[in-house]
Amino acid sequence: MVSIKDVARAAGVSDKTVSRVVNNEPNVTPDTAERVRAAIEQLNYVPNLSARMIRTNRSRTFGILTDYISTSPYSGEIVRGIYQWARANGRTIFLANTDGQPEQEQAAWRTFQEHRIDGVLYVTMYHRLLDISAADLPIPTVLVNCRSLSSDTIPSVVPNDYAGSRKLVEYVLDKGHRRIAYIRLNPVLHGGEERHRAFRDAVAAAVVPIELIDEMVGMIGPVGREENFTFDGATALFGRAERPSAIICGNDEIALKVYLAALTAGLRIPQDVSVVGFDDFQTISLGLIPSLTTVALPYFDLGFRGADRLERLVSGKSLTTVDLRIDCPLVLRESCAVTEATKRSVAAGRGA
Amino acid sequence: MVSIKDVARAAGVSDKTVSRVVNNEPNVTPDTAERVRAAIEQLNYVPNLSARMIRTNRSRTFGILTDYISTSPYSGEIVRGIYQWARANGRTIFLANTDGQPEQEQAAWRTFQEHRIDGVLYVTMYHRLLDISAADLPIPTVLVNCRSLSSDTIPSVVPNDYAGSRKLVEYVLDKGHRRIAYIRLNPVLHGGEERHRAFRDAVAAAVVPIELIDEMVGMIGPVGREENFTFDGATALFGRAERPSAIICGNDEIALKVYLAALTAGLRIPQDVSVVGFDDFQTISLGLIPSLTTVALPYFDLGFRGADRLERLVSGKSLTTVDLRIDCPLVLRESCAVTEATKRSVAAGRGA
DNA sequence: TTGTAGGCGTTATCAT
DNA sequence: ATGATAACGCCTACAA
Repeated sequence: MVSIKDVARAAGVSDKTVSRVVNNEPNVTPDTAERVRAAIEQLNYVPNLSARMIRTNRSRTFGILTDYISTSPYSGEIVRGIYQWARANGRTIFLANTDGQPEQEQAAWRTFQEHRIDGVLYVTMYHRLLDISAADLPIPTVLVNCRSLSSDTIPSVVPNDYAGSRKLVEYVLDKGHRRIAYIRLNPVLHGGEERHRAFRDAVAAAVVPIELIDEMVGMIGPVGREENFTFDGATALFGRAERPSAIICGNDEIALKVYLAALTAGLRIPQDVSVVGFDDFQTISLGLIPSLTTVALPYFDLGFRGADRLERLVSGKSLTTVDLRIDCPLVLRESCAVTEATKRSVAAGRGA
Repeated sequence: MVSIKDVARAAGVSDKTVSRVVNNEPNVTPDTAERVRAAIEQLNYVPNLSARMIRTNRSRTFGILTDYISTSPYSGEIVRGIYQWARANGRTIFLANTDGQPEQEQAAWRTFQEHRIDGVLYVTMYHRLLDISAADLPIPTVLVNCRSLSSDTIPSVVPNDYAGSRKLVEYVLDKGHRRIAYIRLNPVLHGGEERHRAFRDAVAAAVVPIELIDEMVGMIGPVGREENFTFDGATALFGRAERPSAIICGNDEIALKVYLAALTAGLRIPQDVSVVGFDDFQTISLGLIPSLTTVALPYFDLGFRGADRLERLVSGKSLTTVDLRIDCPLVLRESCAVTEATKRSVAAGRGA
């Protein structure tokens, strides 16, 4: 492999001069620089970052440590966000995956240390609370899509499930819905609990009278292998005399079950019943007909902002907040309609 | 950062002896080794792989070069497969993503060269034919989920869509279905075309008489932003006097649309119509009720086997075939039933 | 069995 | 503006 010395010889200069050109350092005649560049081109010289690193003691690399890749279908977007930041900022990415196994996590940290990685993005595939303390971390770390339960402060970036859910519920109320069912996510999921809490708060804060509120748990069990009662639950809901006019689902997978139950019961969406989801898993949210009104998880931003925070952390800059919450945008599509009652009152208002 | 010399000093030996212990080389007294290990432990010494690499000229790293992360929701499994192989074989993984942009791809190759990566796994998120020739590749490369169109031979690992589809169609025929509709994937997708060809071949090879075959394209347009006519197409199909008893879908997303159309038309799956998919996108295939009989894309194996081939390639071992096709297993679930006619004939046979 | 000298490709320091 | 020399952390080659 061609080294800086080969280039120096070819250009008739010292290796340090080549180094200067490669690193855009000052004090090189344009003429010399040109000769060096020609030699680099001709010999196809590519700098060896390992050698550079031994000298400078800086690797310009970040590591990504993931738990369960692709449990959640779109969480790969987090990685895309990290990489895009890294590319724009001249950093290279190492990847390690633990499959949720502690030994593998240990091995990954070790490998990262061996490569003298500057910082680590600890990425979980669903919004989680972690039992990690800063002392466990041999390398500066930012948590992405998860937060630390312990008292010490590991910086994190998480989606703002609460605010997103609140916006969604207010939107549904705004469409005139007063008979509402909420189908909860697995109670084990932190994001699901925040969404549910936002629902309750929004309903409690509503100025309009809510006629019916139904709450049920749609799924339960270990993440990824949960039992799902949504279909039967929704079917029962639809069989009632006073059925809800809108169903708010803990996530899009639950919304899919509700669609199936509604169609099976002969109901049309959104004319007979409105349905909204959460997550914006596009295979579902865009795959359904009508397309699903939902809230998007900001996966890409989680990664991008996480990398940005990590940079600040390793370069000793201050972080304004330890836990950064990223907005979850409301994605309005076709599955939530204005109620008949609202249409009539609007018509009456126009007539008056 | 603590180096081999610090350990040597602490243990009262030379740095070379420490090196021997770290690399499990022979000719060290158990006693000395023990002293060295104690010093390593005490100082928390971690070898510097960059330094090792300049000497040995081997990085023990692979790079993953992806095009569109998470366009396909489960293709992250490919990365998981690669990582699992890498971990088991003491290799570290670099990651780069191109977002499909040639400049970014160029930059990624460059970075990989700077890190003296041993080999690259070029991963595409759906089964594609690529216009790459071996001369374009500065580093030994294996293509994963894609193949090279050019005449020269870049090793690849791809799913065997054809064989998987053939198995699926034969399974459907075996259930007694004789009136069958096939809803094709976007013709741009290579995998879709192979699946369709397998359907035609299976039908042509069938010993039983096929009463009705309907073929339509379910989606068309640029990948990721295609127009989808499946719902209307399937609805039209269901309105016919002689409607198909089974619908074979180009993938699971199309199957979702068919479910929605069937339920809207008041048909039950699988009693009134059987539906099968392809891909096994679990958000859909397990999310649907009844769960979807489909064919699984072997994403994990694609990655795992791809890494294995790359190892053989960089270590100069021979590869038996240039293009390795991985089996797509049939996943039998609940959406495809035996036809009434078949049940009757079985009953008659039993009675006779 | 153990240690010494030297070099891998690069950059830092200091001289010219 | 340019170069000589040393050093980073490790391993190879060889000597003791």
